[in-house]
Amino acid sequence: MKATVPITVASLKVACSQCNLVELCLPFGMAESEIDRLDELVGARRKIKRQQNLYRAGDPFEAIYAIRAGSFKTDVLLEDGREQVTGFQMTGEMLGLDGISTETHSCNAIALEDSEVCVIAYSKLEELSRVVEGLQLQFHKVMSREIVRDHGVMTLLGSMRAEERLAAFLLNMSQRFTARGFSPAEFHLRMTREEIGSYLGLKLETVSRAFSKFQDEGLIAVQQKHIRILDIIGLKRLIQHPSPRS
Amino acid sequence: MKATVPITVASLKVACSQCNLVELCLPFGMAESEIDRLDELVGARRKIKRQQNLYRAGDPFEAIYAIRAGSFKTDVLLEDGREQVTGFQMTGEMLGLDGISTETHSCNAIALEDSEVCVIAYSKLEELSRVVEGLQLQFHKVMSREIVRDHGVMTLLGSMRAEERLAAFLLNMSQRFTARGFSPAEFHLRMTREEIGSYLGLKLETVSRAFSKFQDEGLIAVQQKHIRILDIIGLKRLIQHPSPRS
DNA sequence: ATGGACCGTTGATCCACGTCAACCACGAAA
DNA sequence: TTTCGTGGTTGACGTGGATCAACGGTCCAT
Repeated sequence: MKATVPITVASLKVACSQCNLVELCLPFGMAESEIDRLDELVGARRKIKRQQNLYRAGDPFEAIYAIRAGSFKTDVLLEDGREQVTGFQMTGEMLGLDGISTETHSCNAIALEDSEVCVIAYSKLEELSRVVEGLQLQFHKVMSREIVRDHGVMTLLGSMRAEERLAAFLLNMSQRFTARGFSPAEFHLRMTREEIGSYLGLKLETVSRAFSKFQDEGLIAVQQKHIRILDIIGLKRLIQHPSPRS
Repeated sequence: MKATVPITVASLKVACSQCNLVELCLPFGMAESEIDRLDELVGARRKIKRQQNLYRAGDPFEAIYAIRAGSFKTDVLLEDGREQVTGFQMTGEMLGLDGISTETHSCNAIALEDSEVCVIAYSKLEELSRVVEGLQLQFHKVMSREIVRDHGVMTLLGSMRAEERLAAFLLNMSQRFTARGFSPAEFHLRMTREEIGSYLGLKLETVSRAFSKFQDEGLIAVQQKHIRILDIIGLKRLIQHPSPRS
């Protein structure tokens, strides 16, 4: 994921209409005339270095963020120190929606690599989406999509076994890389085995073993964080044909 | 949960401003003058008998629903027949938000008892929330709250053990009954052990054993679906002091 | 290059929960 | 009343993944 854009004066001038992520991001599906009106929406860009927080649980909620470059994880810390990764986000995806309900962020957003986000003041978003119908609809769709995604994760955590979970994870990553113009079969994971494990409700050793097993079976080739999918059909078969459970 | 309302002419006339669920439902937090304007929003009420679907995965999305009486579960069916319950909903809570993103419902909503919902045409909601600021904000908060809730479930499924999960579930139910004016300590579950298990990512036998264990330890008294919480502190301690994992 | 911090892999062992099976309790229908 | 079906409980046993532990690779900073 080296989707950085050459830094020119044009790209520094914040403008959704000029951004190459329109088909992935908030403006997706909006009319051109409507997208032009978004240019006042993105107040600024913000760079976040690897391992740094975009926001933390407890921070007052003021803005949502669209990922312009890089990638993030979101997680929740339990009182006793346990961590649950609730999602991995890539370019064009939105962060911060959790904060609307209580006007306080309820999770942490941490950059997995040096990244950049577009800052969208929530008050401005509300205001503008009262006038621009397409924006209102798109924003609602973005939130709804997040709910549907979460249900998918609940299904994964609640009813799949370790290898099915990892297969589902890899297929999901592949599909999202593809949507961003990268290879469906070869990509670089930005998160550690431990983070994958936390997301999938598994220990890092189990994740590692499942990677090795997939490799032995010729489904993928693993070299640290670099993944090559050799048999996508085989991976899909894994999640449809359950080894029995639930 | 016998929260049925006497059927009078007044209650049949659909009116959020007259509804005793305002503090739980969509209008929560809106100004009185704003709430009056909602009366055009709720087109109709709809009664759903126990075990019947309010909507099914794949149905075209047209409306969201506010539960006026009764309770529901939502679930997702995997190709291979496995079921994952994604939530239990009580009076004042909203159903159908999953449908916005693809204009098609992505889960099933099934009544756990004879129930009644207010039907809110989505097109009308969009229209009205462009004019009534409080409605826009409230609707966004409702969606955001759902996202936060889902993160909570992911945490539960991803990093808690069986007894912690059940304790968290009971405390959550207690808290929601309390918010509805029922006893915090004594309530009637409307779902089966199997549905609880599906929601918590456990088998029904495990749920049953955990109930029995809690009873042996004097934390609760169980009689089928009737639950009495005897030691709420003890239950809370269970989820804070983890038996080690993750 | 060299030491050290991470990160990942792999093996041996353990145990929480799933599986299988028998039985019981309750409510609805006959 | 009896019967039947569904839902709940409990026991015996098996296993998937956690735990504990050792070791190897990679990337820094020096």
